[in-house]
Amino acid sequence: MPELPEVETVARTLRPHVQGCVITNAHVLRATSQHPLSVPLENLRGCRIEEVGRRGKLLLLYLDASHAENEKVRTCKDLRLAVHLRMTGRLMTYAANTEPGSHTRCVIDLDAPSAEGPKKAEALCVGEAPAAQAECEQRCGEDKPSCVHTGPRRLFFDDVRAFGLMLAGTADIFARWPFWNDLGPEPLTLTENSFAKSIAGKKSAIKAVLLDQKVLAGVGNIYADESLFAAGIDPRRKAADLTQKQAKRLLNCLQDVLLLSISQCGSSIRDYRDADGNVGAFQNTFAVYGRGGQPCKKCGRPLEKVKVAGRSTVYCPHCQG
DNA sequence: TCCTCCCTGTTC
DNA sequence: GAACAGGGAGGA
Repeated sequence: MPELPEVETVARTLRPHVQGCVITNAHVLRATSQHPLSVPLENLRGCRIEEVGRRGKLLLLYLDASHAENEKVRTCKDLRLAVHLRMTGRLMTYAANTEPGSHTRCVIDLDAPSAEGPKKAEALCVGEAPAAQAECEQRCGEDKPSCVHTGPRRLFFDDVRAFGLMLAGTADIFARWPFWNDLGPEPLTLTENSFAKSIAGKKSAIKAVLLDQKVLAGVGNIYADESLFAAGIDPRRKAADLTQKQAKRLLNCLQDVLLLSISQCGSSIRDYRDADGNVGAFQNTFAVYGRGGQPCKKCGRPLEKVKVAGRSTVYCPHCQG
């Protein structure tokens, strides 16, 4: 369940594989995985991936459209492709001859960047020659791109539960996307005062407010539970009832938890992998998430599992008073 | 503001 | 074979 730290990790690990690459082909294998507002991904042929970024839980590929094959697309400024991984989405590059899997929702074929490529030996993995591929596979493990490859590659958007979404468009198109338009501030750069202001007067449970992407962009179930535990706040408590001091502590705890998770490449519960196919390590640090019934790491009493805002929520009734 | 639905693999 | 996981849309 990729949240801010996981998407940040995917962006960081995907960047060396796709930055500077030209999209030679794109096809959507499941129509509902492409947002209705999107420029058809097929029309991105010829676009160059300039940069990989993130906004909230959205992964962003910034595109240079000046050499796009499609005439309309060629005139686009600020063209970008947003990917929401939702529950089970994954973005990884593979050798150019790799066939899509049963859960592949979109395939984007990439040509190598024209500038000086990565190390020569690693280029073998692209593998026209089986012997050369075997040699590289031995070095890299299996043909997961644990090294950076030259030559053509395929970027797969795999998504088992098919909740994920891709949207390509200009700034104008993004402005018509309510989810994008209403995205709240990034929690890592938000100030204590702005946070306190944005939750003041909210009648819902503080956990529901943390999950609201209009309030904070990028927080999901894991980091809401973990930050509330770290701050010693009951997740069911009305947001408006938090004191100024508690609101500040909560934001500080949230920022600490997010930064710590990013430093450990995020959390892997089931499906999440970064763009190199690696799992994160932060799940080993969870204080409460997924630990209902187990002893609290602070006081030793059993953690309770309840539903808040329709989401399973674990907290310590003793430490989160 | 709250509830239901979407979707599919895993667990009970 | 039902329950569960959960982000966000849409309706009550």
